[in-house]
Amino acid sequence: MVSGTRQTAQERRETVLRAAVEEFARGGYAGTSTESIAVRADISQPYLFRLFGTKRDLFIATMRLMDDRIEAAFRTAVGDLSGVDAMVAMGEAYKDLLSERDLLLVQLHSYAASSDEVIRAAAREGFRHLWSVVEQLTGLDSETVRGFFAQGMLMNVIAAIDAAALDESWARACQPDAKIFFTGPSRPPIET
Amino acid sequence: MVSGTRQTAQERRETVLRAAVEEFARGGYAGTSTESIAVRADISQPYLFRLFGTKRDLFIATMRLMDDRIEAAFRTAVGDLSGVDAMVAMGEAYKDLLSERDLLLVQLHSYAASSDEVIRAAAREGFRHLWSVVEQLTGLDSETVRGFFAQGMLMNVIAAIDAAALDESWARACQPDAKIFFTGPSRPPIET
DNA sequence: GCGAAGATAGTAATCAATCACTACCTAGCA
DNA sequence: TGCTAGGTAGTGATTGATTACTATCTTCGC
Repeated sequence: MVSGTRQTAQERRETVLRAAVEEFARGGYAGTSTESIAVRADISQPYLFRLFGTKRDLFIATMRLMDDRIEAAFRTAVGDLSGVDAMVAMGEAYKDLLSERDLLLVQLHSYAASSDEVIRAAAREGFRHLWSVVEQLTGLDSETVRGFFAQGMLMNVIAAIDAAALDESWARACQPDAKIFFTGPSRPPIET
Repeated sequence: MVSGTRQTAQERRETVLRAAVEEFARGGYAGTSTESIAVRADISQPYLFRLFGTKRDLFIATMRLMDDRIEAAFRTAVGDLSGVDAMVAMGEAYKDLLSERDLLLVQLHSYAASSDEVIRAAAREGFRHLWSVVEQLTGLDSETVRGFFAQGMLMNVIAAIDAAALDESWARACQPDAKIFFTGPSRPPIET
């Protein structure tokens, strides 16, 4: 390493986490080597272990970062809106995250890696937390919240198979525009 | 291997595929060893390669099996229904697939492994096909079909983190009962 | 009906590459 | 000088894949 690039351990951890998001987004938990993350973060692979202990701990830390960023995107988008307006705003925000594809992919991979019980516990916790955030920010009923999350999970899949790159009817129908995120069979009165 | 257990190559391929569904459902593409599949199928690991060529080809064959089974479940459930009734029936069918958790997990893992472009092509193809099946069987508009798939993707995640095993409000709200699968903001007239 | 010829089902042994992880050493800043 | 940021060197285990081989079934001329 070139002299003068020393960072504090905390700074370096953040650098590594940014690299981890990109790498894990591609390969998932099992399909990503710690080596590739270290290379991207421009440190030696053993130092990565000094900073995060195990690959699993690094993955979980990456999941936490992803959750935090999504929650922040939601809160920013909502502002002081509530109810349906808040949910529409969050839907827009999540749609915008498609441009930050890696976040959605990390989320998908966190579910995929949930046969590991420690990862599963973290994935459940993240889901529970985001659920409560959406519930609190919108104040809507649970079926509507569920519809919101369902659309979100579909977006994750869209990101994974990169349906946005296709020009086919089903792929176009999958891209949500505007308030599509707000669905639900027994939804509250919606005025148009 | 004990004498007398010889199968035809075709039979053996099916045996291996059944084993592959179980193993890939747990570990995903990168997280599953061909050895573990061979052990479960009760054959040597090299013979697995003789039968399927590469691990990737085996994975794609497993995806195809999963797609076929889901399509069959849909068609069986629909019978000669159509429209909303057909979609509700398919929602029930997909919900029932939760008891056959492996199928949903294989689907999730097929999306997760889509950074491999060959797998991605197969995943897109499977999605496209299922989409057209649902469109044809129900005759409903694309936004409603999308809502159906969104709920399906959520179910995949539910299966992955095993939310059904939890007794918490968000987890309960995630479990669909009955016609929840039929959603959509601009849905056709629904008579109750 | 039988025996050779060939096809088919299957294995044991092994390979190079890659993996997560460790033990130990060094350089730079206060 | 001492503490922390970092690197070097190396480990055992596992991976997907190949090679070279054995065992069993089937077919067909005689």
